[in-house]
Amino acid sequence: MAWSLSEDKGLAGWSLRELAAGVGMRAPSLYVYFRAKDQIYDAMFGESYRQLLERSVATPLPDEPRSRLHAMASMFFDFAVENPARLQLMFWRVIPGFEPSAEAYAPSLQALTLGQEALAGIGIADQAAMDMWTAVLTGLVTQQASNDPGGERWRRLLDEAVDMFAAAYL
Amino acid sequence: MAWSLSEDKGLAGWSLRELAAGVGMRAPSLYVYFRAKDQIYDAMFGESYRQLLERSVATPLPDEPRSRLHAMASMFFDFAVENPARLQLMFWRVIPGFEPSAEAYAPSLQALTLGQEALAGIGIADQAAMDMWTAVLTGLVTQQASNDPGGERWRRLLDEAVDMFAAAYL
DNA sequence: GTCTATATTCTGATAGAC
DNA sequence: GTCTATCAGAATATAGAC
Repeated sequence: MAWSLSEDKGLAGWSLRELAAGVGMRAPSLYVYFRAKDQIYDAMFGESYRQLLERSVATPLPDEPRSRLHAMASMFFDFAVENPARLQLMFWRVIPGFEPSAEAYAPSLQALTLGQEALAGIGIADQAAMDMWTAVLTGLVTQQASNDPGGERWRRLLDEAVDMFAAAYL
Repeated sequence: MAWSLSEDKGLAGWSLRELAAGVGMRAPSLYVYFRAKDQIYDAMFGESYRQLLERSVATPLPDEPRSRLHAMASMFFDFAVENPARLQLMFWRVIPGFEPSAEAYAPSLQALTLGQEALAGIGIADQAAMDMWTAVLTGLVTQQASNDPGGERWRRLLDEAVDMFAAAYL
């Protein structure tokens, strides 16, 4: 429900009253489950990276290097663009003062490690190349979400971007 | 002053009272200059793109294609990363419900056009290539601002990224 | 566990004196 | 143009009945 509100009104655009109403409760009842609003963001943050992790392990990784890059890129792009509020929470720093707890942060490290291993398996192992990879994907995602939300303008460039990266780093 | 508050506390992290205090006033006095808070964001939005425009025209454009790309990339990256709050306002959609007015939007279109002309001058004229260019730059900027604020981790990859792009599109 | 009622504080915005 | 005073409502959060 917090997600559906965030999609409609932005990540910071809803109150505890609205959230409670959405689940058929009143605001004070939420405090049985969360000590404060930040803890709700924290739970959402953790859940987001657990979803990414889940999606990552569910995505078959081809052995052929270029194919693997395409598969990883598609998985990540579609996941990231799927939910703009989640994108803001995961990859931008949008909620003033919110810092994820160590517990919520853990799955994000796992997801990162998993991605790095997948790249290492096709010979992309140095930090710079990996950072370039994340930058290219993040750029396409950011442009898509910011300048053509719901569209395909940058989605269509994904394969081309992967080929460009592959030509330089594979 | 709105800028300095935004840098400290986030774009949405300050109130009219705080802003007024910062300029040695009380909150109601602001309404002489702005009809509402959104109009302050609007002014900031317009100012940001006017700054980018100003920076763009002040940056000499080499004729040699690859050099031109490097010059454009450095200018844009440094400008974008310089002020995280400005980055959020200009390139992400972070303030719930805020839409720039036509007047504030105008300089952003000018800046875009200027960049497109600079690319067209070295033979990069089709939409897809231009979109790829903005995506690559945006990605580096976003990663730098989000994951290594104040650092140089993605700034160091800028030349490499430009070369990668040049190899594919020049 | 959920509620009503409420505390407290903050918000953007307005009225009207000077 | 700037102020004091204030509105109306929002926010998060707590107390305590049931």
